[in-house]
Amino acid sequence: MGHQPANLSIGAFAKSAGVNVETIRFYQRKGLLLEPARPLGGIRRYGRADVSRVKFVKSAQRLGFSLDEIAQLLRLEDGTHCAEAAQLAALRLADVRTRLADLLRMETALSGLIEQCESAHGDVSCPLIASLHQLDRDCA
Amino acid sequence: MGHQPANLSIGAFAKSAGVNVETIRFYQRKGLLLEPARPLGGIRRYGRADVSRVKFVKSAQRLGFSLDEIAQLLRLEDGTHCAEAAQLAALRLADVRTRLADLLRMETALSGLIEQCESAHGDVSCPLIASLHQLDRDCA
DNA sequence: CTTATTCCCGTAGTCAAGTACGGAGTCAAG
DNA sequence: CTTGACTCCGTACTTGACTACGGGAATAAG
Ligand SMILES: [Zn+2]
Ligand SMILES: [Zn+2]
Ligand SMILES: [Zn+2]
Ligand SMILES: [Zn+2]
Repeated sequence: MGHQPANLSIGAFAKSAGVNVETIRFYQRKGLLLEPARPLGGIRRYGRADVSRVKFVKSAQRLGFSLDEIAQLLRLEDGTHCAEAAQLAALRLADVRTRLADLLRMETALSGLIEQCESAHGDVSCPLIASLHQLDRDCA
Repeated sequence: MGHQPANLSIGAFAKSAGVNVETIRFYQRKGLLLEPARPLGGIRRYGRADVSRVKFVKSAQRLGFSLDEIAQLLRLEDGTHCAEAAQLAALRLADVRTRLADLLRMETALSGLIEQCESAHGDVSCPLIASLHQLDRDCA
């Protein structure tokens, strides 16, 4: 640790973080990444820590955190505000569980629909379409 | 069936379909709903069938279909194109299953994180945050 | 007949998370 | 010293599913 502190151009930085340059600049605007001072009209340099930070953002994003939530998380990064971080994570977890339940219902409905279409196909119109219509309570 | 064929104003229509007027007009532009001819500079009237159609859209949306896919579904509504409809539904199902798997992984990760934060808390910084950092393979 | 709602219609704005573009400025190689 | 690649910066565009606005017409209520 501690090698090559800040020698990457934004292009190299983006590449090694696995995002594209515009994304870096976008994150800077959003306050997720602070832009290093640049040496009098020169070119900014980035280091290992910046790469980690972007990867952190991407990991959290994969867990369903929004960029705004991730910004909050990053503000808590010293580790001393662990209660707040845990609360954020708990909110995320609740949301994930809700969506999980929704998707499970969709799964059931869709596979049921497809099965109906495959089997019960003696009559005129496709039971899949018909059943989609039934899904809304009170199609007359 | 067959009562009150086309006597709703767009406002009443929207209300009884549970969406707002702008949404109706938006669906018309998108081709999901066709707008009834209006009696020479007068006001368009809507009926039961239109309400059903909007509810169909909303149901399909709840199953994860996009408006474009729903438009396709509606074009197949005669029931004679059941193979295409089934294919559409199968695609949707595959997608739902993928997202289900993703969410399950998130669930696991998040609940693990929260648990770590609650238990292993002797050391300096919050293990939740630390673990988020570990999630990206190759944080130095 | 006069308001007060609606309706009609087109255009434009919203949100998230970027992506794209265009003109300068800068840097390393040849 | 010039060429070409890269950087900087601001602005504008993208996608999906709406939502909002504004002005004029038409119908409903009193
Ligand atoms: Zn079928
Ligand atoms: Zn229906
Ligand atoms: Zn903690
Ligand atoms: Zn990290």
